[in-house]
Amino acid sequence: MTFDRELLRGSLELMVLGELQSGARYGYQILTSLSSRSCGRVNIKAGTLYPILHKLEQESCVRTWWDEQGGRDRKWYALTEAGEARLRRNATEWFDYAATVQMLLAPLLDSLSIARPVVADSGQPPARLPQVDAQALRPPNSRDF
Amino acid sequence: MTFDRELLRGSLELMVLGELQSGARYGYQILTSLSSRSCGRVNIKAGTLYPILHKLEQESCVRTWWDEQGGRDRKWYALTEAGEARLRRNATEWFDYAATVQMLLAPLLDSLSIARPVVADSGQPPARLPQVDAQALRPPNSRDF
DNA sequence: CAACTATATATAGCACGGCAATATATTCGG
DNA sequence: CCGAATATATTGCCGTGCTATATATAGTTG
Repeated sequence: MTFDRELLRGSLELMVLGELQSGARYGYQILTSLSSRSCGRVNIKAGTLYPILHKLEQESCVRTWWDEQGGRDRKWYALTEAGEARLRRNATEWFDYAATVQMLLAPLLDSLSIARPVVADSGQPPARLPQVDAQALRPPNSRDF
Repeated sequence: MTFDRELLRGSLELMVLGELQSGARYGYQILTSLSSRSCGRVNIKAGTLYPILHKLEQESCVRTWWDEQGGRDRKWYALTEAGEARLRRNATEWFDYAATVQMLLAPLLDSLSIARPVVADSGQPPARLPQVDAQALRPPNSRDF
């Protein structure tokens, strides 16, 4: 709790794709499901969700259909294969990002008293390398921020 | 590597504050130091850094002075107490954010084969709660995304 | 039964953050 | 001597997420 909305920028599409991974959902259900599963921390607004879903649909990452039960119609969304690939890629990206930030913040955990360092490094690379010039050490295909 | 720039949004101020925690730095030094310490992954551009520094200065989170050695003058930045407090708060926020996202992504690690789940949960709360209505369970002072 | 809240989807416009581009000036290496 | 690296700064653009608004139905409460 108590964190800036700006942090979530760039990971919202990943959150939405993640909700769909366990099966088809309709829009409003994604809102409540995300809020519930995050213990009320991630409360995406409708005006944020629907544009994301429409973009995913346009890019064929989800297939959709209407459940017209008379009255409050629901639009259902399910991952396509392209959507699953996108989810995998986005998730991998996020873990790379989180590991990098965590590595940079690691020295702080000792000197400052951070209340809840709930995320810990698993011991895998990227390793906590010293101040070497890393530009030259990087694999050629890696993309920057 | 290979991750979207949008992910870094909202955590850049934290990165900059983090660089200053180990001592005073001048602007250009922050660029190279961040790039180096992140193994070339976080390459903030000058057009991004200086506005952040100016904002921090304006908010009295850093104190500054010029090193006028004739010619290429350097502007040095050092954390104030307010800056340290800001750093602590931002870092705590980030760990909350990362723990939350990680909790939401946890089911994926089993079903999809994510290449490098380098960030692992430390076992601390927030716990992997089931689909309860969490809205009611939250402490009153917590802020949402 | 009326009013309000929750369910359900959609879109236009705004705010803000980070980047590209540009400007200026000095120092170092080839 | 000229280009690259060092060093700081600003303007304008673009993408993302939110606010506000619109529409419609179902349930709940006074």
